[in-house]
Amino acid sequence: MAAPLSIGDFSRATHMSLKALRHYHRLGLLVPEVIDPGTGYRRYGANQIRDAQVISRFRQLGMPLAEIRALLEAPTLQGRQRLITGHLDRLEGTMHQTAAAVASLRDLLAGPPPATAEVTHRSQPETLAAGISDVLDLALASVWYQGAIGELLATIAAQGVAPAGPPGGIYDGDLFARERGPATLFIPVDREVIPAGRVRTEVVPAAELAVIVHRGGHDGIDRSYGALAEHVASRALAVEGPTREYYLAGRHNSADPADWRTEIGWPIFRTGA
Amino acid sequence: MAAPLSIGDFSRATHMSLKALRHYHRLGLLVPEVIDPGTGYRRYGANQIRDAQVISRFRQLGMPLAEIRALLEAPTLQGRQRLITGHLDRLEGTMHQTAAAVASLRDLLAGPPPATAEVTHRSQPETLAAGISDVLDLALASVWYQGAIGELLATIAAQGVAPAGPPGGIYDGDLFARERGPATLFIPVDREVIPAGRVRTEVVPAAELAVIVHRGGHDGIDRSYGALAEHVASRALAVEGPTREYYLAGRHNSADPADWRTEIGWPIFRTGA
DNA sequence: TTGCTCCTCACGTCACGTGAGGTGGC
DNA sequence: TTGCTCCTCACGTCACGTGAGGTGGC
Repeated sequence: MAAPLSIGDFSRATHMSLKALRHYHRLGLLVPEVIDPGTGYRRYGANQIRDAQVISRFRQLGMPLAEIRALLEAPTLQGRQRLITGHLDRLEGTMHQTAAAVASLRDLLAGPPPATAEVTHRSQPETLAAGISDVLDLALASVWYQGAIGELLATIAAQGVAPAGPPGGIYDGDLFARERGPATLFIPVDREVIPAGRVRTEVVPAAELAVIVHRGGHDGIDRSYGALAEHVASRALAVEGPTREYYLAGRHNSADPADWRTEIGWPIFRTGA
Repeated sequence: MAAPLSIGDFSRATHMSLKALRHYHRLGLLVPEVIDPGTGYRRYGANQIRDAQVISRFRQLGMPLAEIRALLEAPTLQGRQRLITGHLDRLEGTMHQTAAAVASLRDLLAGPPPATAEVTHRSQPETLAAGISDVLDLALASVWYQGAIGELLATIAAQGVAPAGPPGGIYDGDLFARERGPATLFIPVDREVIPAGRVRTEVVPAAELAVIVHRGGHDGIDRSYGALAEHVASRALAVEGPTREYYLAGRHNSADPADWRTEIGWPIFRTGA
């Protein structure tokens, strides 16, 4: 049985555009069964309709073509299942993110900004801590945080070391400016920890900070960053240095983001007073 | 009060990347309060943080920059509200679409394809009908269908004309090949209708059709198209002509897509038998 | 023979990211 | 003075869409 479908017929059969079909051919993703050597006319086999449908579905779900190719070429059912569930998980993530952005948008449009009055200044002394340091992508910061806080808590508990204060994070400017940069998550401790896994003893340097308390989940945290930056900028207090966060209450205390409280610290120049 | 924030500080305050900030400046979407004429250094005002946050939020929600600009420039609260709710509605649409694609994907991966045995051949006689014809974008087909079927039913009812059969649609190949093309939705009637709104009397031409019945909503209808095309192609029956659909049961009968039944007709060459 | 289908470039779109190469500011 | 910040091109990315200009097939 010859390959009987012209590109037009194949388009009607699969509801894919001609441009898309030629594009997939160029990429080698969906190669026509026969290509007329004289005219270049494409002929698709009826059995290629299934592949086309798989491609359509995953494109509708935003899967990149490179990944779809890997999916079609995966030799085992397990491999395919892994790629698919991986993508569906990420999809779930973006849907959560969208829902969070909608909620956060509602806040931004409805409510007044966090009052500048809430900003305080304080001298943060040098602190001994158990910490994990990494260079990470901003988009993965939340995932990284969850893994790191878990490892930190488990590691110091295993060494019989009690936390001497709430956990904190140190975030380099590059993390925001270039969406990738150094970050440290730490838990203050009374004595040095034995290096284990990613955990090391760190000395968190002293700092003069302008501090605001952010209440709720971290989806809207940039509003508090904005309010804090506005406070610092309008008083011309800014100095160089990474921003900090102290997790007074977080996922490790409560499952409900409404209960969370995060201190954000912005490095400032402090006059004697 | 001068504009005190360097682009780096503004990035830290808003969690936007330098590249994005420069891009928004180039587009005139977020113009720094002061630009040093000598060095080109950008200086942002603390009061620009709010605008930046609005831009962030809507970008997270996939709103195009052109629309965000319109939003920021909209003079009235009403105008802004309209743009926002418009976008949120579209967002809801894409989330439904994603959910549908996930469900449809599950079907495609789990179940066998619609049995080819279900395909029948029939001669469709010429039919008098009330119809609406348009050139439309494939992406808007579902919306167009709902509006057109409503107008058709209301118009013939107003003229005291009863439907003489289930509604149908005629879909040009361009609608799939180029994602835009002519389409006609019609309801068979016993006598001519008086032109009103978009409704005209149409004569639906006779056709020889290969027919498959698609059960369920229209998100997975391309699978039935594929099965039908495969049947036709493997028997070398195809002839030119638009495809058709007959809505034996649809949204006008039941709110539950599981109840819907759609006949898909593919034009074929029919031997005497 | 006449449309119609199909072909291949080449370029555009969208929202930035990625360097290269250079300069101002503390 | 030395990094660091910031600057401007120019080009890349992703998944196609948009013509232009031309040719094969019924």
